[in-house]
Amino acid sequence: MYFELRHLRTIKAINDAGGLARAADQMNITQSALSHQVKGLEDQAGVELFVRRTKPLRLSAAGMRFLKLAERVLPEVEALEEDFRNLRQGRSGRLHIAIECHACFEWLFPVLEQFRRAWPDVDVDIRPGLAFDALPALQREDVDVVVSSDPESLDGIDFSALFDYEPVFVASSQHPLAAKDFVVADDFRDVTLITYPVDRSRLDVFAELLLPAKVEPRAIRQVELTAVILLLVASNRGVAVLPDWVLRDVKLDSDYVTRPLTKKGITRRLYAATRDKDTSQPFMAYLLRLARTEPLKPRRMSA
Amino acid sequence: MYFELRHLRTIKAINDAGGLARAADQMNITQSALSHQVKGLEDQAGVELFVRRTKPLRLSAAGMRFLKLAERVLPEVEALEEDFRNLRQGRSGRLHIAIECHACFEWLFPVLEQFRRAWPDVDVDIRPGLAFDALPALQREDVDVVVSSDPESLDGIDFSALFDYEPVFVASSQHPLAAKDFVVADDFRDVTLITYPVDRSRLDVFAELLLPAKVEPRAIRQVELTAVILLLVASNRGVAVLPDWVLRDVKLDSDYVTRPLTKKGITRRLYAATRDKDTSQPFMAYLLRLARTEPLKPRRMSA
DNA sequence: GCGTATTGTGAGACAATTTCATAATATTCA
DNA sequence: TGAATATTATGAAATTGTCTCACAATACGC
Repeated sequence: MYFELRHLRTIKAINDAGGLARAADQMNITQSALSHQVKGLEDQAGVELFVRRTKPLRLSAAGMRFLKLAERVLPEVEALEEDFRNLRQGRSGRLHIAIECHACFEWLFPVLEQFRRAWPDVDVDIRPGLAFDALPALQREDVDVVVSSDPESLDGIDFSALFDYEPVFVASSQHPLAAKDFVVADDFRDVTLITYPVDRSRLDVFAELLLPAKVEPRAIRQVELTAVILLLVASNRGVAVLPDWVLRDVKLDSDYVTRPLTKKGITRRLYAATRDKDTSQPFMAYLLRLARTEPLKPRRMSA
Repeated sequence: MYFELRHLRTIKAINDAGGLARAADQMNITQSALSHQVKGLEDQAGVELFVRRTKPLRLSAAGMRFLKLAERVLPEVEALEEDFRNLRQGRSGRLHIAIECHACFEWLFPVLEQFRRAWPDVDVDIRPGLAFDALPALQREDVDVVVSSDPESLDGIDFSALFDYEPVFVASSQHPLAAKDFVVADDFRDVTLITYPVDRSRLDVFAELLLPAKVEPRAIRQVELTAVILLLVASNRGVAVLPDWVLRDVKLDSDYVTRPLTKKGITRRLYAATRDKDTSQPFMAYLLRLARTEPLKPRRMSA
């Protein structure tokens, strides 16, 4: 006993058309072929699917059960076919994003919200927890975009520049270092540094400033949420280094100051890594364009 | 684009086995065959279902959607296959019953209750509303059993005798006719007759007594429920003619009497009509045996 | 890198499905 | 009822699709 969708389609067609001959017409197939097929199916099932005392033939009780299955299953199959059609035309797809830079949530959410409106059929998601092996995951097709500030030359992977940003020092206006025009590595020896709970190598302060200068802060406190970091900084419980874009929209109404790192300031560039075969996909191109421009626009103040 | 269950089975097998070669083994098929099939499927879908940068190959995002469909659909298909297996072995089936005799609900319900316990996989139902064309419906396989007291010689239809019963006259003990030892047609001229709301030809009183004698009762009142008929009779609002089995278990504690129709009484025989190909099916035979014996057993008094 | 495991490909064998022609059977209408 | 019509069934041949075999190509592990 070995059914195929063909059989479900046949049963449904015969029922809908009200007869084998008419169904054959609708399916662009010979009446003979359908007759053979039905016979084969009934042999397989070992059950009479049709009442043949009558013409045109009608479904038997067992045939009705078959029909029920067909009516449940076929629409689902057609939905997938539609899905694939959309996929081929670039209207639908998967956009699972891994972000290596922890603060990126801040600008990514609004971007994705806008993206969703333009591409409702694309399956958008942010995959947490693989900040580490994000690029291998991209190659394995576990994710589709990786946001990172460390481009590598990898086979089949494109890195598209998104925008530049400046990691800036943030402290309470009461903090001693607030008096300086800029801060340098040595300034961190006596501070409590608040960071995201990720490896040092992936924090701009360490990668760009403290590790090269071999400076260790007095204390480090790890905090998950950007808003909480800012709260702690404002109440002078420590200092932080955050991308400038994080601070743009809350700067005015809070009691902290920002200062460049080193006299000239440090500039970093953010990239989106994608598989090269996906890079030019319409919705992917749309996302990259959005991510290049949207985070730089002035945002409405948060309440 | 034209999927088959074969494709769903393949995708699932490859995913489960974790590779094309292992999947081929499990499916008792060559690895080559599977490779060809997957290629064909991907051509059809126009979408890459697998990531081929890696070995063994793994499902792509699109392939995952395919897998999801497979995991929803395949169990349903297997359930139907199981269903058909049971059907072939006579363990499951459909038992939709049409009853021409309205009062038969009374003994049929307990019978079906007992039947269900013995054949839990059989789809039991009573189909109301086709009391008229019950036998054609039986031939059309719209129903599977017809309970009737009028056997006809029909091609492909068996009539199995169930049991004999006696339509008896029922009246309040206060009713004038309660004084007689038996009632005859003429006695009905001055009574209010309570009947089920069906055509006269299908009521025993009329078919067997009043129509032949061309007697018309003074009034007729149609009531659906047997219990209500008995209530009305007991309160002397009319008289009725009901099968004797209806009265067996309530006779003692109610204020009405039963009398034979004519001096000798009238005897009728109840039949179950089935399609001959079904008659010897195990569960059908069981039902017929039950229906022959069960209604005649003394019943526990209803509260 | 080299051996091993895994997947891909082409040609031919094999199996299944379809068609064609026609028979069988039910239904309709005179 | 019987002829005309509509519908389904059947067998053989043609067609199409699937599988196997043998071997090439490619990724993985040590």
